[in-house]
Amino acid sequence: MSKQAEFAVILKMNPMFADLGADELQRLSGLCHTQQLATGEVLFQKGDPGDALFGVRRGQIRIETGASDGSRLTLNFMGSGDLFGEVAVLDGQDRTADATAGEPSELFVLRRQDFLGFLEREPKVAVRLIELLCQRIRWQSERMEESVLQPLPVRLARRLCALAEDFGSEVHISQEQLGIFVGAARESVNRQLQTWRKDGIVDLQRGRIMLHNMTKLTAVARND
Amino acid sequence: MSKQAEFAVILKMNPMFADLGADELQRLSGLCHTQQLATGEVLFQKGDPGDALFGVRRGQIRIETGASDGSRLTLNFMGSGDLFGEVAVLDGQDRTADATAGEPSELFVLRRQDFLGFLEREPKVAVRLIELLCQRIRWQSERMEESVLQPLPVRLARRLCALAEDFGSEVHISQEQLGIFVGAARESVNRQLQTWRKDGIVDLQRGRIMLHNMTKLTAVARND
DNA sequence: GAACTTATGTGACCTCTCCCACACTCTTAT
DNA sequence: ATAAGAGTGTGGGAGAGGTCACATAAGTTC
Repeated sequence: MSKQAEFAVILKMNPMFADLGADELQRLSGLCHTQQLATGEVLFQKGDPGDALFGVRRGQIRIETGASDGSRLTLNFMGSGDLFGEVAVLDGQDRTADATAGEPSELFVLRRQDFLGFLEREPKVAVRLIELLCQRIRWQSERMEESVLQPLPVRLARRLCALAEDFGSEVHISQEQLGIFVGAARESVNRQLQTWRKDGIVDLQRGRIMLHNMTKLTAVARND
Repeated sequence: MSKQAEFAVILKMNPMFADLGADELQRLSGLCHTQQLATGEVLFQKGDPGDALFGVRRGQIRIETGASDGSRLTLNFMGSGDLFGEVAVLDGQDRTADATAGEPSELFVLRRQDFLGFLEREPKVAVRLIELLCQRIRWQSERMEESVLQPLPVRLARRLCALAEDFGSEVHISQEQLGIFVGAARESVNRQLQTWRKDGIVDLQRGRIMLHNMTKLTAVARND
């Protein structure tokens, strides 16, 4: 399968491009390039011009934002088949977050200029885009509420449930990263996980968390 | 001036519709209705279907979201001339937040069905919409970071500065509401305001906060 | 203006979480 | 094999901010 055809599949999997015809898809995916990243390598940083949209071919990209004192908040993990960078590429403004490779990664790159040209030729895509952006706003809105109003156990449980949806009952993440993810200290995360382990809700191994009792975990997440 | 012409002005003031021609604007504003709200009356609640976009003709609408335990987080105040509800009206999904009248208010209402019909006839508006949605995503992203990573004095200072931009140096808000606004207890807000009062940065009265030294306040907000 | 309601001011206490310190374990590099 | 470096487990102190309790003040209602 050619790179272009592979990118077309990724696009097709994304709701943003799901209703594109095969011919439209082919024309769009023909505009892409690819880029290699080593672990820890920076794809872009907050403030960089938003001149491209990315699709993950393989590897993992971390989207995160941080304060000057070094404390950071991980917004999302992007894995194989995920698309990101749509926001910046649409209005061309600066990136709102940083993106670094969590593993050796290969990305599809669709440059802003090429994408805008395509959009002008395909007005229907613009309409789908609007819906996608709305979804994102909703998602962010829920995230914000979650972070601000809820105590750590609830935030942690919700995050684990969300990760479970993407990766199954065995989540591959360090407690350090998980802490950054929910905006808490590593030690606090560990202590909470320990109490859950004693209750048989989770099991812990180096770099892995096994979720044994999703029922109880979702109960904590609901915070009734 | 007719109601429609008044609504047209509000639309024109909003970046979302700023580049519309006079004829387009007239056709769009002709689709609106009006609605009256008493103080405390609920316009919509989280979970209601998003079937309309609103413009404030007079009064004040509070956009807020809350947890089941009654703790609430005020997201925004909408005053005369402000537009809101764009997100829900675009994808028709449920409201992400509650909206209640903070004063006796009168609203312009543009129903989803009417708006979509207009959008289909005016593709250029859809493009502008995309940019507006991007801006909103950025704004939310900044809000989230602000809430999660910063200590209370910083959050409070930032909120007061933002309110000052809308309402001038005399902000009309109770400390209770302000606490909900920044996600803190009323008592904590009061204590912080007291220290600022001793420093001559603010002055306090029942239901009002006078901002005397915006320089120092913005310095706290920057958190250097 | 007297009773009542709402908003503000303040102290005491307590809990959560961060930060620091350090031990232990597993993996990788030399 | 040994060293170095991650990732993990735990204890303890400190501090921010929440909760509770109650006093005071400013509007409101009758």
